[in-house]
Amino acid sequence: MEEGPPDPERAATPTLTAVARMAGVSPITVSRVVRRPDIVSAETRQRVEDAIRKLGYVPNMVAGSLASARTKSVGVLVPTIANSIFADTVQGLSDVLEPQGYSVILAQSGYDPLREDRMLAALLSRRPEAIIMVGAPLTADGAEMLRRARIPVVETWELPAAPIDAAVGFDNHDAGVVVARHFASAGRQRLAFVGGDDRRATQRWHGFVEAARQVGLEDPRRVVVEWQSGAGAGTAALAEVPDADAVFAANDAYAIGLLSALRRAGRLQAEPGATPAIGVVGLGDLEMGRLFSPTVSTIRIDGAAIGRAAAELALDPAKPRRVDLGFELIVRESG
Amino acid sequence: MEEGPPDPERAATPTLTAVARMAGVSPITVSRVVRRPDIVSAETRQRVEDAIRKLGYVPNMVAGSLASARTKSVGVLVPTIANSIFADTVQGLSDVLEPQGYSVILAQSGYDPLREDRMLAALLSRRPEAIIMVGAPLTADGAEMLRRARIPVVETWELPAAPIDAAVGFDNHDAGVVVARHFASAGRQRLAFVGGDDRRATQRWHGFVEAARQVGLEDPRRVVVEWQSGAGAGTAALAEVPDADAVFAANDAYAIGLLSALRRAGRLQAEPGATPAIGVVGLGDLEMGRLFSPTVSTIRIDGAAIGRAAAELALDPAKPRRVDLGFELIVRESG
DNA sequence: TTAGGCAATGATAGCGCTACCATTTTACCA
DNA sequence: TGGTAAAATGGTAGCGCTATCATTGCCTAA
Repeated sequence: MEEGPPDPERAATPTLTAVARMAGVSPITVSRVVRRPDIVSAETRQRVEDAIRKLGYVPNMVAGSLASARTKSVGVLVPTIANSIFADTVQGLSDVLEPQGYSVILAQSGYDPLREDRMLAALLSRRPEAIIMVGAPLTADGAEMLRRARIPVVETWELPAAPIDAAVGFDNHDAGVVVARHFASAGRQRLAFVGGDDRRATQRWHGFVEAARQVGLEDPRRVVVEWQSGAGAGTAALAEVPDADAVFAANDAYAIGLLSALRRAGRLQAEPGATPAIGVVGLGDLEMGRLFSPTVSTIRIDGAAIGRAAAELALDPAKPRRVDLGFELIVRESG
Repeated sequence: MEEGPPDPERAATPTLTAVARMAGVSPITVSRVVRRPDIVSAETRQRVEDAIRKLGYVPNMVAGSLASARTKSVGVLVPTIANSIFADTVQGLSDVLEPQGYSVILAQSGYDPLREDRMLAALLSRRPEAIIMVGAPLTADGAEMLRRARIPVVETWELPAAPIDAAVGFDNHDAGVVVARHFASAGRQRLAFVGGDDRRATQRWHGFVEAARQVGLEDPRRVVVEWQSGAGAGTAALAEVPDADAVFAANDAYAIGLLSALRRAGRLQAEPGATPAIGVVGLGDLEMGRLFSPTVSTIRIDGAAIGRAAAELALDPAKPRRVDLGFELIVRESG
């Protein structure tokens, strides 16, 4: 038995025109059934919907976007999504965007300025209706690309003095100040800072140093760790600050790694409730931090709320362009 | 002084044609400079690149995709990205896709079949060149949509008997078997299982029960927890299995939550090295698990490797369609 | 009756690019 | 020197949709 030629109506991905033909209406009517069903008569709508189902028609949004100049997509750029607090932010913004029919185009920069620019260009070439990114662009070129795109741009996790368009976050410098003062008021003498060397970590570091000086403490020591390293970096950092009595870790993973190393080295008090020999404060308020022993003191940041707020600013240019979501020092057992 | 009309060449987003005009070449030549610079003479290329830079031209990939029927994008569907092992998988696949010029369109299903179908339809309407998802589709409709799309589809984190196209993962049933046998060989008597009720968790549960029966143990108890709940669920689960002497937690976060609750309840041995009163094994091998005290025994899964392999199968239909990346039982202090 | 209004549908003309085939120019060799 | 191939460039058509402006019929009001 010979195979007949494949029925083109079934083999190829069906188009809106194919649906129109089958339903006996014009293409534009099919388009209306998909996008504005309320303006089509019930009878026609039914016929079209049957045809759509029979053909398994899936609208081609690429064509639709070109014709309407609306892509219903938002570009999202984060340094990294794995093992990170930024995952919460992506979750939060997705939760706002998806119900409104927007898709998220995700890109990662790995804290690399060149890669960031490449990713920004790649995102913009897809004509998203807005860009949400962690931090401000790392290069002037990147900033210029964003300005030229003439779409809402939301920078998050920091509050630049002159954002391209909008910003949602908190004052990283202040976070450093608050932790240093906390350590000082607890009578700590020799402070240290463990974190990456990206801009946000550096802002925290500056606040930390300045506040330490202001209260008359000697300058803290700074340990720079690779962003790819997780909690292990906290562990390794211990060797670099042998005589510190208080450490601000730029995220909770580092804090936990550090505390774990301290425990193994026998440098944590055994009795709960006692002041630990070395105070450690993290940032991010990971759930793990509450379960760890000692429970981890931290600067609490609501990453999901940052994401949700960013999505709202991205979709509505009338919203305030600068939202400070703040942070909170949560003192637990670790100091 | 009167404002002149805005120069249209500068105000609107420049098109390829505008670049061509400025460089004195045909539009197609500009297109070549962008996509295949090697086939354009050095001189012409220079002129065109200058024009591109001067105008700040960013190619419109929406139009390009429509014309070429290639979107250079991949749809990625995960249950959730926050606080989860799937973030590693997304990272892994991005690491393979981005250098090849592919964008990731990310969607989350929240383990909800209807939402999954909606997200699948939304993804497919953007005509991605492949779909990578965690697990097999939850509904027959979803599976049918994917089949009709005639693009590579990679299911991950499980190995369905009949994948739509390809699958990368491990045998979840087997993982349950291995943990149950491990508990049995350690002399445990009353087993329990803590996890979600999604398909992968249920497969682990089935393997766990079957292996327990096979070695003559009484049927394990199953505690179902909400997927949104993090480690806290592990803590809460303790109350539900008061008499168990071994617990398989479907992920490391639950395991850590459980261990934390056990410690607070004073039900963990004080002396390190001793066999704990209750054995706990997690899944995922979170870095935290190695830092926790006791260190957490776990079924080690390489989420990033799953992502990388999935991306490779998605881009190359010639690659084997079924990749078992396996898992490894790592026995640490927790049992 | 007749104008006016609205609901429902359609025809036409692109959106900004690339596939596909010319066409022109240059290079090279017998 | 002509002939052929390869390199460089261009013209035309169309991807699958939607914006915009008709057009058609029918209902209502004075």
